[in-house]
Amino acid sequence: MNHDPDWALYRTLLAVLDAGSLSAAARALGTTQPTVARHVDALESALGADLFVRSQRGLEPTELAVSLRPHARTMATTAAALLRAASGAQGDFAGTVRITASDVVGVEHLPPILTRLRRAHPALAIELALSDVVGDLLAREADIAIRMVEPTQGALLARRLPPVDLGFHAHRDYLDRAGTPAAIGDLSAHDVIGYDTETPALRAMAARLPPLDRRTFALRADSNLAQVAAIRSGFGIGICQVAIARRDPALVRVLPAITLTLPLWIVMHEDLKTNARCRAVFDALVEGLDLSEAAPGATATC
Amino acid sequence: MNHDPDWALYRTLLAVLDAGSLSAAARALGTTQPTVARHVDALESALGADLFVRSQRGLEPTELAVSLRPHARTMATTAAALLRAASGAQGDFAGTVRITASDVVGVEHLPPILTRLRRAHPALAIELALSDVVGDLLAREADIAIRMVEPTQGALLARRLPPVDLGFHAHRDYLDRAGTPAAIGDLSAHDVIGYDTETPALRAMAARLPPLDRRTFALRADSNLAQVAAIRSGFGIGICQVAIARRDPALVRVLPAITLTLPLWIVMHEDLKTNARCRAVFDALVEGLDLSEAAPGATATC
DNA sequence: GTCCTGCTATACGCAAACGGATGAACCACG
DNA sequence: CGTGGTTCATCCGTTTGCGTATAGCAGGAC
Repeated sequence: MNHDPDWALYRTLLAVLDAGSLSAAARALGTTQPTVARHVDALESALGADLFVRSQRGLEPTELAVSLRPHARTMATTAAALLRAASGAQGDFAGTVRITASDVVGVEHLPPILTRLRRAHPALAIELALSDVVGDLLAREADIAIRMVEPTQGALLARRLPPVDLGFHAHRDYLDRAGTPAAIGDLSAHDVIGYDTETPALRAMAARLPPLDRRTFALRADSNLAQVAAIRSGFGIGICQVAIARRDPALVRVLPAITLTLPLWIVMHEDLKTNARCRAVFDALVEGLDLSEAAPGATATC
Repeated sequence: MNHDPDWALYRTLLAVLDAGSLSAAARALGTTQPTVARHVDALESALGADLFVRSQRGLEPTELAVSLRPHARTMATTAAALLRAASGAQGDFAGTVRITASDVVGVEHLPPILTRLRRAHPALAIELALSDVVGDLLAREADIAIRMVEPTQGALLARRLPPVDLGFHAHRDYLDRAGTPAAIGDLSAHDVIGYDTETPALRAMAARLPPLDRRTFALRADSNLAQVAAIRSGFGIGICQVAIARRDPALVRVLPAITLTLPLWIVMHEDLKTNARCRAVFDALVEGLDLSEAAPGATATC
């Protein structure tokens, strides 16, 4: 009736691809090398094609095996999400919730929120996956995503928060040394901290600030966190969130007339709506994240 | 080392949820009822919670089982995608490619393109999933998606095509009977065909056309296909793609000054970039789909 | 009322899959 | 150039898990 390969074979395939050898995969899976070899053989005969070229030191994956890898990985992340969803009794707050966010948000804004959350629900565990890539798919790579772009995919429960305000900032020491620019054109005489590679969001920003070009940057860093750190250490003038800069009295906003605004969304898969602890984390994030210029810096207390 | 449940158990779980009974699931899986019962028992003890309440006529899924169902389904669609990717030798065009698109596109535009494609690659099989839901996740539910919204998720290979132009149309017979509106305000005296429930795209459209309100519609249909059919049969005035209407000499464009434009995107998961036949279908779609007003109706020939 | 059809639960024999052990090939290192 | 540490392949005894068969129960048709 149904001659599809056993899903366990896919799991073994992924383990072998990740580990690089049958033996290492066996160790990772908690099984033995003959079993892993059998699984690979079974999958190869089921697919009618070779997956690895064997050699005595590890095996080299075929082009086919490489092309199957992302699918197998998706299955693995989904299986992990299923387990997270199942762990802990339903309606209880025991278990793990996985959040993905940008590094700045994860480092600067989330800790106090998560601390409060943990205090309210001592059995709740949090996994943080910080990345500036737009969370890849939400395909169960995380339970909840914090994003700076509006989600378009269906089947997502999205909540819009007050947008994030960004502005130019510098350390007081730097301004004492190099002076304070009065207009955006003055920036060419300053040490400007900017991005390295471009992302869509940045390109939109750059379009609104013509004089800012990648080549004029004195320091280029992809990591927004590194940019904030550079601003804090007095390297020069850079863009960072107003809500973050306001916490540090040594940081001064320059060119205050220029404010960039990014949307802020909290996104969760619709399927998790009924999951009590995902819901609790979602609600806590919605309540705790206000990165707009008007925010009283509530996230900084605690 | 690794005490996660065997992935095969998830597959069985999904089968039981879908089938409604152990026996039916066993038939669907090509196995036997005791085996399915064993799998369910094993998963229940692994999760430490009940998944079904047993009774003599079928079993009723627990709330927990229901909450796990979408995850299991994602695993199943991923497994299917993996199998599609593996079927047929790499670099060959044998195998299946699954496309999702709106019903109108699937019915009106795709057939000739797919016909050409099939002629060029006789071993290529196509699966069409027509739905107006925005393809849910692209999480391997389909290999290629044709969309009217800009994709924001990363890890997607997206190609923008000339946008789709929409305009008001009616059958010549209807206009002979009811007259031709000269301005948009005249529509209130006509039989207007419109949508039933609102979607984000429609809401944006409605914002630009104030006099059009859901309640003034003489015929409300969610299916765009049904709307086109209603226009063709002379029911009244409705919105449809200019490229479609132009093929039928009996259809007349009314209020030609009003053109609505939707973006058109072809989206594929990045992982499939190296897959020869997905690539071939992707390229054929990019080349064959031009639904803009300027299109010479090329998709209509053949 | 009885029969029939579906379902689940249980018992039992067997085959498939597993784990452990061994051997051969290969690399790094001394 | 030998030695220790990898790796994969193979063999074999054991066990897990499968399928067949059967019992028991609920509900619908007649």
